[in-house]
Amino acid sequence: MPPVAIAWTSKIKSLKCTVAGEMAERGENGRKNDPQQTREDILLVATEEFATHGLAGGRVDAIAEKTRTSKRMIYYYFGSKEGLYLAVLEQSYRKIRSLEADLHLADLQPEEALRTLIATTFDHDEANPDFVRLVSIENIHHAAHMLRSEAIRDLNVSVIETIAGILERGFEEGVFRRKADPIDIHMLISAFCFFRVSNRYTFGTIFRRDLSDPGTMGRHRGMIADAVISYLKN
Amino acid sequence: MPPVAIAWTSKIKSLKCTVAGEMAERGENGRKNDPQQTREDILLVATEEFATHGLAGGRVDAIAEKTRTSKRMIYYYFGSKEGLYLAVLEQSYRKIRSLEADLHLADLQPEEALRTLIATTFDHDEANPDFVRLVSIENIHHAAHMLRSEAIRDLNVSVIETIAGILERGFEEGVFRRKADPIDIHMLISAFCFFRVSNRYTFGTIFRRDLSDPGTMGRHRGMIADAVISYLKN
DNA sequence: AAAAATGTACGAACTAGTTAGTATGTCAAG
DNA sequence: CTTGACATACTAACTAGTTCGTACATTTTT
Repeated sequence: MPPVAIAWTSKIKSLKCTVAGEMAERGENGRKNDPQQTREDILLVATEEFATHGLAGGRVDAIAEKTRTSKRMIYYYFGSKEGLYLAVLEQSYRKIRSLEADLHLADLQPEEALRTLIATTFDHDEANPDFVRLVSIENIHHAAHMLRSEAIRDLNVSVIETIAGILERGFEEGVFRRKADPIDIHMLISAFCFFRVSNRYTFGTIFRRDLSDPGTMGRHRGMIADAVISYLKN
Repeated sequence: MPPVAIAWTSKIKSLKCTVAGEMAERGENGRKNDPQQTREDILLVATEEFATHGLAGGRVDAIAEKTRTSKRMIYYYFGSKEGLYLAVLEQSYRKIRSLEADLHLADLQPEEALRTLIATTFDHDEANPDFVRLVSIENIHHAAHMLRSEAIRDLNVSVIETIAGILERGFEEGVFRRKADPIDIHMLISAFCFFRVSNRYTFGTIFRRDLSDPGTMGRHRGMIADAVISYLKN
């Protein structure tokens, strides 16, 4: 979708120009240096390419073409194909983290807090298939790139703390009868939400079912919440 | 695991020779026609290559080298790289189907039947990481190859029928209070079992947890069963 | 002028697929 | 029970095209 990218690019650019108080649009063949924009542009295109074709299947030339800049810039900023892939991966995880933090679940009753968290996870995976695919791809590579990135490794601890808090409160208040491990609970939730997106195609093909159908989605959203809650209550 | 493959190869070969009543082992550089064995040999090697590196990442030359035959034979038997990949996929699914059938769950009480089915699914995914990886890879490709294979499409219906039967009996007997959709239940089970294997690396890295640890495995095996059962009972 | 950013063109290595020819088994005819 | 024709199984070397990465030139910014 080059038109969208171009539109977005222009928007940012004119915004910047306004702030700078100077006209500096791209003329006929005149060049305008905009390093940060170039980086972001490359990352955006690369995310789609790698999410669609995988690391080995993704083509550097294809990314370069869809970018408003050249292949040279990919190597200038990211060093190598793997470097670019890692940057894509890191950026995707960073986005997630920022979204996940502010839910204020401590204010809610344990059961309601957990239901909210589950719904959020569900919606997140549903809304970010690219992220889900990148994680799948990374698993095929035995998480080799993730291991090399400190940024990604120190992640998601907050979710576990949140769940741990909810479980403790719930147990003390007698709402939950089971003392469960927060990481296990996180996995139970994640597995279902993730699988729905990651395995959409094979599952859909075998069982002739469209998992993105709103009705199915709603039912599943309720189901995983009920399953987790009833597990903890029994 | 080349040693295993070699051992198996020899076993089959000598068996065949005994039946034929003729010695025909490979001499210095003499050739021995053995089409079926050649096919199987290629498939075995290709399964590992594709499961490890993906479709785009898997190298035909690498497969050819690890095979006791040549690259030309891959094209002779499978036509193309994609043809080989499809054959690998089909074979993997075929194996699964044969294993899944004979459990005789109709003889058991609904709850016990479901627990047995869940344990079987869990153990299966745990024991077949290659299969799990191939399915992940196929999903990255939007199940494009699967769609072209009739063999794979007409699959897994038996599991759904089995679950449907268990759910019905359970509901009639009053063990299960909830009327659930069998495909949804299958997904709830599959998602957890599959995710544990497919996302082993990223999950393990982020939460510093070894999912193949026997203790963790046992706990998870019980957890998914408890979660499904308590979901149905409430 | 120095430094940072960018574009063009190209090359070295790799890779899927092919060509051209050889070995082996089989089966009917002598 | 040979012989020879024919189909199947197989090998080695090669090719056409792709793909990552880079050298060099140029422009913009400070």
